[in-house]
Amino acid sequence: MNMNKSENATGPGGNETSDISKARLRAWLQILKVSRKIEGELREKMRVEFGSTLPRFDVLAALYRERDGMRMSELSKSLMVSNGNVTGIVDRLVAEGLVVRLPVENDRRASIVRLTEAGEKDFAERALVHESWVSDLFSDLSSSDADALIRILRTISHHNEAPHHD
Amino acid sequence: MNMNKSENATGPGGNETSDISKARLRAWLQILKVSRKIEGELREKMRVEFGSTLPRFDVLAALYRERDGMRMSELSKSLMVSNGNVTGIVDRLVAEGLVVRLPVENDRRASIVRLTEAGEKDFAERALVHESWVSDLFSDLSSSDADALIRILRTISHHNEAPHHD
DNA sequence: CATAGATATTTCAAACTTAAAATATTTGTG
DNA sequence: CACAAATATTTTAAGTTTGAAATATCTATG
Repeated sequence: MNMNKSENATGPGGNETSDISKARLRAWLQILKVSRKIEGELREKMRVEFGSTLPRFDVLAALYRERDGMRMSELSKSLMVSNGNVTGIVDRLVAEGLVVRLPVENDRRASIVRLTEAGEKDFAERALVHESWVSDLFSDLSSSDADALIRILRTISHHNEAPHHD
Repeated sequence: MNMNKSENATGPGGNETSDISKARLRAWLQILKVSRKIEGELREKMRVEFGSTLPRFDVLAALYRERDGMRMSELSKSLMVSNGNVTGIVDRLVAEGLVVRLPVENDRRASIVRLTEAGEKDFAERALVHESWVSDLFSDLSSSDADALIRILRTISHHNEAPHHD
């Protein structure tokens, strides 16, 4: 818990919080508000237009970037969700014929998940429409504000980066 | 789907997307990344330190702002989640003794949810700790960047405000 | 006053999500 | 080689979330 003198000028014995702390809380609540609203809109569109869901789209997107496929654990790390979560979503994508599970040479514990041809084709089409949805939802965001937003958010996510083990 | 000439200078017949559209998509992905990461950290802390969850904290926070209590539908609108969702979370908070459901005069369909004394006390304590967690997670966020972030996010959420019915 | 439509909430089924336990397999160490 | 520790994944239980259907109640209109 950050208690620098410079950042916390609360009176002796008081338990108020500093101005900067409150500003950060407001910033967080605003991030939460926007991401909930946008996610809700996109979920609805995914459901109505594609008969699909955001989590499945996210998995397809990750696999589209890695055409040779990814391990379950790589997917889970890339999407920042639990292992067990990925298992269920991949199960459904397999049932839909959009991805396949392939065995890994020399490691029978692991498996590689890869887009099928249908999955690749479906995702390519959906990705364009998805981008247009996002652009419309963010149509008030100018180019310079987009850059500023990305820069600021990066400073936050870098701070909270998982520490690497060397 | 926004297809202004000025914003989309893709060649004839091409289905590429504009630069501004891509910038907005990147911005959205970055928002998503940060909010997932922060939410994960806060969920973990809530679980370990308070033996509770974020959705419950959110309900308590809304009720703490409205000491006279809120209807289920008001809670649901305020938190931007479905009615059925609120039912379940309030059920658990009732079981924990932190909130109560009260009947509404002249409307037997509705009910008011209110913090109990224990709920008020618990939330007041937790809110301070919660704010310090957020401040720490956002410790790289300067005051001016916090202001810029809030301003930019507000333009986005205002655009996507639910249109009112007059 | 009857009753059709509107409103408030709950119930339900399906999907998503997590954390922890269980399984299966591989790797490193004596 | 034996086998303990590490790794990859799945399973499980509990909670969250949605959208739609079901209930219960209220309101307005004839």
